[in-house]
Amino acid sequence: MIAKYQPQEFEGKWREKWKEEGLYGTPLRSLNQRATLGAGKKKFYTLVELPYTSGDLHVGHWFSFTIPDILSRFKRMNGFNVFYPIGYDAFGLPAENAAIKHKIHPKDWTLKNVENMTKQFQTMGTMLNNWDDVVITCLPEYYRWNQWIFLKFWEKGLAYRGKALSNWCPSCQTVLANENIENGKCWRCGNPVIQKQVEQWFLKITDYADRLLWNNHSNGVDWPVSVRVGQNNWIGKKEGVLIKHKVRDLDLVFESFSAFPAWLWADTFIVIAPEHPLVERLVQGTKYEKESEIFVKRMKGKTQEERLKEIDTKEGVFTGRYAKDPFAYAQGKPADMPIWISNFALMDFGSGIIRCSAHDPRDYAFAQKYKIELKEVVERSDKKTPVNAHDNKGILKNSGLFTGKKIEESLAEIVGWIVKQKIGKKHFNYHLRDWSVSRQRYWGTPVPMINCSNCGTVPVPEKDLPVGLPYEVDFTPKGKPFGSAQGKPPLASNEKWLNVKCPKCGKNAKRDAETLDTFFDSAWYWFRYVSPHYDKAPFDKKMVKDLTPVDVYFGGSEHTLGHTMYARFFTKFFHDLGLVDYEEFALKRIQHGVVLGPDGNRMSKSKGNVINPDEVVKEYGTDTVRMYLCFMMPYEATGPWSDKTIAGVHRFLNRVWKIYQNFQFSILNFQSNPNSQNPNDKSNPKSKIQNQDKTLVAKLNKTIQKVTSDIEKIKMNTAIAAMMEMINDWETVVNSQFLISKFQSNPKSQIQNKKNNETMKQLNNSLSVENAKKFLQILAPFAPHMTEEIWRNVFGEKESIHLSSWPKAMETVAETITIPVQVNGKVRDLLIVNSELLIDEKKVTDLALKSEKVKKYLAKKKYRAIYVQGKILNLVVQ
RNA sequence: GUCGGGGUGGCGAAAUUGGCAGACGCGCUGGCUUGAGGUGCCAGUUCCCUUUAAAAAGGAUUGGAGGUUCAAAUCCUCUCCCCGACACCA
Repeated sequence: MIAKYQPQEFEGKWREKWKEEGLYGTPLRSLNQRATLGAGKKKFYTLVELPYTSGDLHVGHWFSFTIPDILSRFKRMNGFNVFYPIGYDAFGLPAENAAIKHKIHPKDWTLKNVENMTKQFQTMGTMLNNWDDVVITCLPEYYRWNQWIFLKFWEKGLAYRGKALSNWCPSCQTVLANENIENGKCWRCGNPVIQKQVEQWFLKITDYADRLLWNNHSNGVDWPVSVRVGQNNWIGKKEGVLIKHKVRDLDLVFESFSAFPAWLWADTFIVIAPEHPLVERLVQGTKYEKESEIFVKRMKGKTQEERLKEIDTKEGVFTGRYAKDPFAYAQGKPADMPIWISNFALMDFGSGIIRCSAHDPRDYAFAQKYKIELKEVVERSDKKTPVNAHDNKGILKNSGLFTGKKIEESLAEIVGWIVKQKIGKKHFNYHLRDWSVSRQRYWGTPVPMINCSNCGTVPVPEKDLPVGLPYEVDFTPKGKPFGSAQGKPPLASNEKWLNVKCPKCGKNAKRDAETLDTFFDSAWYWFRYVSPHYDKAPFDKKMVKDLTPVDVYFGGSEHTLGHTMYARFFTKFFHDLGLVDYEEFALKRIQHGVVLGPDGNRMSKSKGNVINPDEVVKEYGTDTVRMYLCFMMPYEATGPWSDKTIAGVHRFLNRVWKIYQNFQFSILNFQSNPNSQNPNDKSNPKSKIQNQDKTLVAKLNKTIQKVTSDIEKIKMNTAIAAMMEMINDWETVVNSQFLISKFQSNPKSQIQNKKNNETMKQLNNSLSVENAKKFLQILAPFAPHMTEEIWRNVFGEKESIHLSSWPKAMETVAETITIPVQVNGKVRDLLIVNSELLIDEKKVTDLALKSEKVKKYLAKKKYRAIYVQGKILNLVVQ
């Protein structure tokens, strides 16, 4: 009789139908024709981090795209012109690995994956709406603009070629990205990685450091604390002073940074990093030269793994040189500080040279080990040792003019004095380094530069873009792999591509054979999304003005320090180029957690705990999987997949299905009986309301309200819980009547017969058709297929439920309200109060006093009443 | 070590201008349905103790200890533990 809930039978059908009806066609084309936006609709841009073309869709993709999809559908039903696009991050090393492994070209591998993933994406039932205009970063129409942007950076002096310490595998003779190092070892050959100076391209992100910092107002946008704090720490802006030192007996000056100016009188020695370029000059000609050279060589040869292990071992050698201590000289008591080389001075922090004192635990340990003289300048009343005086508290001694003063009160004065004495200057030190953007690999955007022996580095003229990535390239690692002095980057293996005429002088020149980091590709893709084929600029400015900034940007927390910061950097750069008029590209950022395997571990093929979405969809249907991913945990949380819980969600959809199938029969029943009050008959609106269960109607409206605000807050789990409550209540209303009839009825066979008739009758006493539709509508973003099936088949609607308007919660005033009554803070009774009495404290209290339970605890003692209107009544007995 | 986020039943979790702790789901227990298994349906389910034949009533409870308040998961102080990021940061 009642059709079973078999989603597999209709989900595919609806997806076809939606495609046919153009339900999720890209708004871009209509926007171009000024059709949609012209209608005065507000836009809503939902963005999810673009997926990498790994080959197969996993549960993680479902998780990260489903929740934004629900928000997008919700916004659309609320009258927004929603742009919810997708693209593919298609360049990168995994393609090269797979290519080598499977003996297939990276391009072919990638494009095959795009095709496969697109098919899989479409089974998710999302409203992703740019399938005809998908951005794929490895296509020339995209990377052409990477090159254009690179040239702009070059033009503005923000791109430069330089040397930097990088991860280097001595065996493969190549630079490695951080993600290609496993426990300090090379991913390809398993040998330990060392740090090495390698020449490469950089972007001066440090010029934007201050603007990338998050202020107290979160830069006017809504981003998570974890991102804001994480990025600020990474930028690591620290205020301090830069002290100038002269080296005795040498014409040499260096500076050293200090964030604790109050200790500067305590410093007795200097430590320089082994990699520091000045080391060679310092030791030259001293009797410690040989020893130093051996030490430096040993330190430089350390692998990253070893360095991490030896973090507590401070070792060093004396250079034989002394620096003049400007503080001592200023006091008229000249003193010099020995200069040591040590592994605890870091080349990439400050100037790589430190003034050291007794007040820093590392300095202290080092001085003890090598018997270097120390001096203290901080006196403390507490028992903390001066070694741990990092909190800038205490009274100064041995500090010239400042002796006897409290540190926290004299810091500004001290800095002023240092500047005035020309000992040093105020300085902000940053942790952030310039961004290394070039890679000695094949599968990426070619750097649009030409090296001419005549003119030096020459940019490729804009009109010659794109510099195509040649297909015929030897990208397999051979005897002389990438990036080495002898070996060459793979692009250099294609001589025909490599050799060009210099655009400046016309003589023979060579192309830059490096490619751009894939993070470059993803630093601006959402701009390209709005005009994917635009060929006059990276994007159509008008379209960007109409559709951006992004309203919500969904993604993973692993991109806190990399991608999202680069993306903000590019936005600011675009702002400076006059391409956009804001500096933050996303108004809100939401970071999702991770769906773990059923065993609580990260899903991985080797662990055999991978959930294949295709299989789960086969068993339960798309709607169930979507609902489950929402319901299993909050979006930000990380937790295991549960086969049991998904069955529970499926049960819920099944119950919804049954209720509406019963509805179908009751509608049919009324239609065949014109004398009955047909709830579907719009000419008789009264009948609808009369027959409804008032409590259920109130519940429905509460549910609408709750679901509306929960979706807005991306709390899909509680939105679903609210809908489950609604269905529980609805079923109870239906079943209670049915149970009565069951009691009255006689034999078994008759119950079976009566069941549907009685249920039908009761359904018409529960909710009107109009209200039943409202519930279906709020469920629609979550379970788009099932709701559409019911919408069109049970209610006979012609147009998709997804084009209908989000229902408004009606204000329903409950007749009675339950007020808990406390005696001395403990709930003793619940009062059912007429809602019009609620404002009257005396009447409520009088009512409470009638309760036997309350009387028992009051025990005729004096009491004081505290009444919070409509919420609670507390009677306090002394 | 520094910074950030947390700690609530057997489990995933709800609840924040301070106002009935544990919504919703899983699991479990009992029952109905079924030849059996599953599905489905109905009832119960924070814990412990006390009184009771039972129904029920009382007590405790949001990592721990204090505090503010008529009232605290929520605010304050101290403390323990877990997770994440960065990490020899001068």
